[in-house]
Amino acid sequence: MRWQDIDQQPCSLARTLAIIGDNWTLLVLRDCFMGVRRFDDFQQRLGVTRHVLSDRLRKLTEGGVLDKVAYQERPLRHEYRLTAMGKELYPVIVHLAQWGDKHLAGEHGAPLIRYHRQCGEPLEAQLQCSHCGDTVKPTDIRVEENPHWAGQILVNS
Amino acid sequence: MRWQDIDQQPCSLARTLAIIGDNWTLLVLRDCFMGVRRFDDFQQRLGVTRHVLSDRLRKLTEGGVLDKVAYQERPLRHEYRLTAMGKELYPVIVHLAQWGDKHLAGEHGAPLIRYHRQCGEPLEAQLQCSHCGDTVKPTDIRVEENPHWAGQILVNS
DNA sequence: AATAGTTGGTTCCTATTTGGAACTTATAGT
DNA sequence: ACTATAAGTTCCAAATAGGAACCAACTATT
Repeated sequence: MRWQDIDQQPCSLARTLAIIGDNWTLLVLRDCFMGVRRFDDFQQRLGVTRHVLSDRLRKLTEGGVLDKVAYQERPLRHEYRLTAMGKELYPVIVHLAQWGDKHLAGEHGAPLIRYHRQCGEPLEAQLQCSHCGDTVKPTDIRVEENPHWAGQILVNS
Repeated sequence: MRWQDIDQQPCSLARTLAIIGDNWTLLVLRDCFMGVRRFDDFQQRLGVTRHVLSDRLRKLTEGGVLDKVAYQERPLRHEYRLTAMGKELYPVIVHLAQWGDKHLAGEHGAPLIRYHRQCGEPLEAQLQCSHCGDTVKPTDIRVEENPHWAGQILVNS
């Protein structure tokens, strides 16, 4: 199977990764969340080649994560902004960065520190169930298959 | 800059993605969290070619996310298990899948439904600050630069 | 008026990686 | 002796990435 066909799978994770799972794409999103909007700014900050960046921005735009909007006419210039849907990916970025802070930081510590404004402390994010408000551990989650794909997804062990 | 050099950047997200940001790797982890442990099982479920899978499993093992342990001698056979460090990536998987459930599900709905055992409801995960216990929205987070890399990371806008 | 700079790409070529299939190694079962 | 199993490795072509130059449509400077 080719990577570009993974969005055909009955798996929400696979479909999500078809949009944002390419190399460089999550780093593009990191910069989006830091306020970067222009092609050349992405290119210089990331060091990615221009045609790869062009391709990733196009995929993100087609996927509804970014919006390409003109910020001037004559000459026509566009910039890329996170859509509401794109902003919902923030928890993914936070958890990925937090994992890196914890396990991969060098001698100088984490390059960026995120603080929770309300309590002022460095943010340690964890999962919370929005229904009951409790903290959720991996073992607190029970996975059930949608009957429509019965037997195709879960491992029977 | 080549993709394989991104772990040199002073960015926890970039360093994390150097281990798990490759195409296919997050899908390998998805299967790990579903209990898959053996080479051929990963290969058949993912449809990835064998040498790419071999490479990704090696990177994950070298990165400390998976542990390669012998489950039999004669012939020697290994399986791949999540380490404690690897299990901490679960929130990333949950948020990615939840985003796909919400925005990319087809007519039959989400393929897998995750329930919160404690309250019995379908899990809607959100960020929680482990210090104060409050729910965290993106705008509740203030980012500060580690003085060691002053001016190199944040956008001044 | 001519030249240089800015922005957001595209084009070209080479080098690396991927997809697909076959092959290997070590052993167990029939 | 033959077949199957498990976990890879090897081979080749096809696709993708890295690097650099180029382009279009302006604006600013000399």
